[in-house]
Amino acid sequence: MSDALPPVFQVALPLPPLRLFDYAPPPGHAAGDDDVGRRVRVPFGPRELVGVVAGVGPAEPASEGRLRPVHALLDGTPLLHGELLASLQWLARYTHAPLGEVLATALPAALRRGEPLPDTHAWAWRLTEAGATALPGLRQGSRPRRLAELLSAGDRDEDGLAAQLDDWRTAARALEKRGLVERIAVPASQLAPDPRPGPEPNGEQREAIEALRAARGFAPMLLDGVTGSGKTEVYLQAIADCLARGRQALVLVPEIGLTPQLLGRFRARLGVPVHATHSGLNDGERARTWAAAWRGEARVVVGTRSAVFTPLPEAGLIVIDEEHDGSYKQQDGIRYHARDFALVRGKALDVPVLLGSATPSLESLYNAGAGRYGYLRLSRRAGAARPPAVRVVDVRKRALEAGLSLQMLDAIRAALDGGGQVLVFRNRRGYAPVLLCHDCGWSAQCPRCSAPEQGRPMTVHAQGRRLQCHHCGHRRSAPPACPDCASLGLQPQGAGTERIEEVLAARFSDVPVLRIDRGSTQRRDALARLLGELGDRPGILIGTQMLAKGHDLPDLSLVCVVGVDEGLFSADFRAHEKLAQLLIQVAGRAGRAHRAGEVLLQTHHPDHPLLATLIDGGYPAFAGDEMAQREAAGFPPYAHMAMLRAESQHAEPPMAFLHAARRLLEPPRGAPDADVASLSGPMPAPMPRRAGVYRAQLLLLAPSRRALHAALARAVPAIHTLPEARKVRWSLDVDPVDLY
DNA sequence: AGCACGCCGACT
DNA sequence: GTCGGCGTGCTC
Repeated sequence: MSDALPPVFQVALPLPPLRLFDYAPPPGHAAGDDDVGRRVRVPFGPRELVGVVAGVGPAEPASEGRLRPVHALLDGTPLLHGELLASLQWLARYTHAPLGEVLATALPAALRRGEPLPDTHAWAWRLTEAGATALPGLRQGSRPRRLAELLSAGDRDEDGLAAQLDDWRTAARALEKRGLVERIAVPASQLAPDPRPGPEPNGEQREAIEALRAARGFAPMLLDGVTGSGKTEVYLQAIADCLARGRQALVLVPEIGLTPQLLGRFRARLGVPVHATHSGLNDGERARTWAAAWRGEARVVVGTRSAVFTPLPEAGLIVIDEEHDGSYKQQDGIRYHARDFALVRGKALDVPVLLGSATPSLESLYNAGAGRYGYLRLSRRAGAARPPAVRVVDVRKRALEAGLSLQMLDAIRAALDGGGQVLVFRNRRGYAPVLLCHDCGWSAQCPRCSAPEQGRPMTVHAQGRRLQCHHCGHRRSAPPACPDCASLGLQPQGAGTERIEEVLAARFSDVPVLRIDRGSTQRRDALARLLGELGDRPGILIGTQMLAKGHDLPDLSLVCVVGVDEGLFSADFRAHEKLAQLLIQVAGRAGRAHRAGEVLLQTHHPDHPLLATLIDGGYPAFAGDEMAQREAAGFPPYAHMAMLRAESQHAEPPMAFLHAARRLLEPPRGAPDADVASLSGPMPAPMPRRAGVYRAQLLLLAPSRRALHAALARAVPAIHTLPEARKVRWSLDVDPVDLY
């Protein structure tokens, strides 16, 4: 190494090639190890990109003579370092994706574009000397007086003020004008925690809290708690303990679970600013939260999937609420699983990871059973709440009105007359799932999507006036007559939430009937507003998945579940798990507070083992059965999967590419059979054409993670360079959740 | 991924 | 005669 050339930057760029690009440091700068993790702006062909220095060392022979200097170093100190950088490098290896793309996925958009790490001080308000003097002169009980009184006890940050005094800002402005208060910038971490005590935990909650308190270092814990058993209380206690030890807490919640209600509860209880990150934030706000966590100022961060990339220099705890939820898996780009990555980070950070759910994933139950996770159970509903009574309604050969049996309609009447609220759950948006010609059998199908046999039916919307494909979004107006036989006998078949709303509104005109789905609640707060208007009066809510969790509905006394039969016979090996979780979650909405709840499950298959097991033994019984079936079939969690997908405007290239990829993935001769990835396919995707694009897939199944990654590590670089790869868009999904 | 370079059809 | 289609190939 004596005649070694000066070291260069090995830069990770957000590009498909699985390698780093060498650059010379800027003039006058000697590359050193402390440059690793700094962002750089680099020339790349005719354009400029932002990358991250992933290493410093000798240039690759391939880059000799092509070395260009970076245009700018963007960070004074490394933006990515320590645990987060190491974990992201692990993620790049695990997903077999380029490090640069992983880093780009992990960074907030503003930082990815090269903008500087934003300032993050919080704003607080202080009573001036003049204010202290003038306080007694302010009118008793007025907002300015109450604000001044709050501030006389000490400076208050704006979050805290918002929690304690409505419309405090108007009062603050008025006092500021008179010089009685002033706005000051303070680092968020200097604001003293001011926690409020919560309700007294019950025995099981106390055990869980104590177990977490006793945990040292990395400790994954599955908190298996039935709906209404008070998991959030355990989270809050664990977070409060973490804050008291001077550490940061990260809380992941499903996309649908991050409600103002939840944040309000966290803020009120923890007494520190709670930073929320979700898709509703703009780039600047996201970058500020990230920066505040990076500086250790943000002590509690609550966020959806991508919050798992939050830097945690003083980490003390990671919580994953509803750990089974599908929204933790990213379905495009870098296909990471936030729950799994949170566990990797928890291990690297050496902190407890609390996984909570009323319906844990089979993966987590398996890990708990194998002793890899601690297991905490909350089996009792908190307070006076009782578990709902579940009844199956056999609708075979029964008359249905918009898909609802008379028995169900009677039960709705009875519940309303008893002063309760009713939730009708139907996992189908729109007016009707099919538009059918009664005379010739023609049905409206999406011209751009297809199923194995034929086209995909288009969903009827707007009382039958519009057609929409729920797979690709294609819309058209409904034809006035059958295009095949010109008959006027076109009939919407079946019922979606729109049609159920129509029928129930006509039948129960004495109470409000609200439809809650993506069509009716475009805005984030629309749901809260609708529920607020309903209050505690009798009424009917009709909804899709959106209603399965989130807002508390204390006056709900009846939950009607309609049309789950599709999920009983799906080809996807996870369909039963998803259906069982959904049913339990929906049923859990009943009887949460004042009222005893009842759940009616309407089906054409009252004897299906899934329903019987679920009703008799609850989710644990279902999970036991399902686990045995997975083991017998050699499916996850007893095996490990990866899915290679390809798509193209033309029919042939995806299959051609996957055949070539299969040859590269096939085990080398002489490999022991027991530890080899087996291949299934290539085959057309379950929906072979979507939005006009042809799709195919190749599944890898291996008995061990090691075998799976050995096959991928060997083949993926070669797959990148296949000539067939240029004719398709392809992606690799390690641990796929959906097999479509 | 972009973006250029490079060879074949319908337009002023 | 040119503008432009997207196949192919490269970027330190």
